Amino acid sequence: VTEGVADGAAPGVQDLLGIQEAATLLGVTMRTLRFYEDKGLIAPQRVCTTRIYSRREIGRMQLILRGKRLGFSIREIKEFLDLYDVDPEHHVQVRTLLTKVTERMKDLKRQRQAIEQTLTELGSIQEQARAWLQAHEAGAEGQAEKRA
Amino acid sequence: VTEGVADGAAPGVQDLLGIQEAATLLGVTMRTLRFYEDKGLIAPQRVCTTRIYSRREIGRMQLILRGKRLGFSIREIKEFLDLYDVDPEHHVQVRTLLTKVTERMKDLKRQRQAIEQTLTELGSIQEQARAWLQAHEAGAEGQAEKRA
DNA sequence: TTGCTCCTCACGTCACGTGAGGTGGC
DNA sequence: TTGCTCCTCACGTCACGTGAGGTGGC
Repeated sequence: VTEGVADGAAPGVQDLLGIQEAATLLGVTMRTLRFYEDKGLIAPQRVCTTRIYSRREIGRMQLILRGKRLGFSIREIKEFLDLYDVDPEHHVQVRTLLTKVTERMKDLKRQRQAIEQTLTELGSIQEQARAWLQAHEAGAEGQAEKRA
Repeated sequence: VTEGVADGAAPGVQDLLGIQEAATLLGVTMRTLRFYEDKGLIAPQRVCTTRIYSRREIGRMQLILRGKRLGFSIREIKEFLDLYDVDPEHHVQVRTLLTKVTERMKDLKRQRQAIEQTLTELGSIQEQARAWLQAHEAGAEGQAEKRA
């Protein structure tokens, strides 16, 4: 506590987290954090081989997870995050975001349409199966009644 | 034409198709046919190493493709097709089908719900991005006007 | 010999899960 | 020595796509 700064993973002081803590905080597994690092989305500092997650990494991770929830691939998310550094005014970034979001919405509307259609088809299969069972179980009951 | 029966891939005579023809007829690639065979869904006859597809295989493939369109995994489809041979009365098969179909419909309704939510979220992001751009482009235009 | 169809591996895709096997400091 | 956390490979998942490299019959 005397030196205070480079004192390792003192939680709360500098918000420096180990991989376990970061994973718990973010609601993901350690494997996920290592995977995103491998893909170049985050770059936590290292103390020897051990990863240290600062507030910057946690913030990026929250953005990444939001992107994932919205259905973007990690490649797309990486491209978007990379724009942040190259584009300090964020004009290009926001315009790109708008394009991607609009595309994604189109895609989702198409998916929704496909789901509606599949549900209709499944519904009729369901009814046919029920009718078939009714017919054949009625037959079986008839036979059971005869035997009784 | 004299012998007529085991005369190889004579199309139309016995509906015996080569892999290329079968693939074209079914609208899939040859790789797909080989893949389903590897997974035990179909078992075309062989003439030496060459695969021969009869009407039975084509019929099975059409069922398989229907199952796929409805969103079932090939494992599930295989389980269902295997019931056909073990269950000559098809009671178990139809009952299993009904269960699976109902499950799948629940799943799709959940997915549809998730899509609705994502669309809402994306919509608000879209609006925020548009507002941001309007504000910043108005600023840029203002500067352009000053310069002009 | 060239060209065509068919074949069998086997790696690549996507986002991780899941061991296996090893290390540093209490 | 045992137990804990962290590490790095690397295979497995799912349904194929896509070469690579080879074969038989016209």
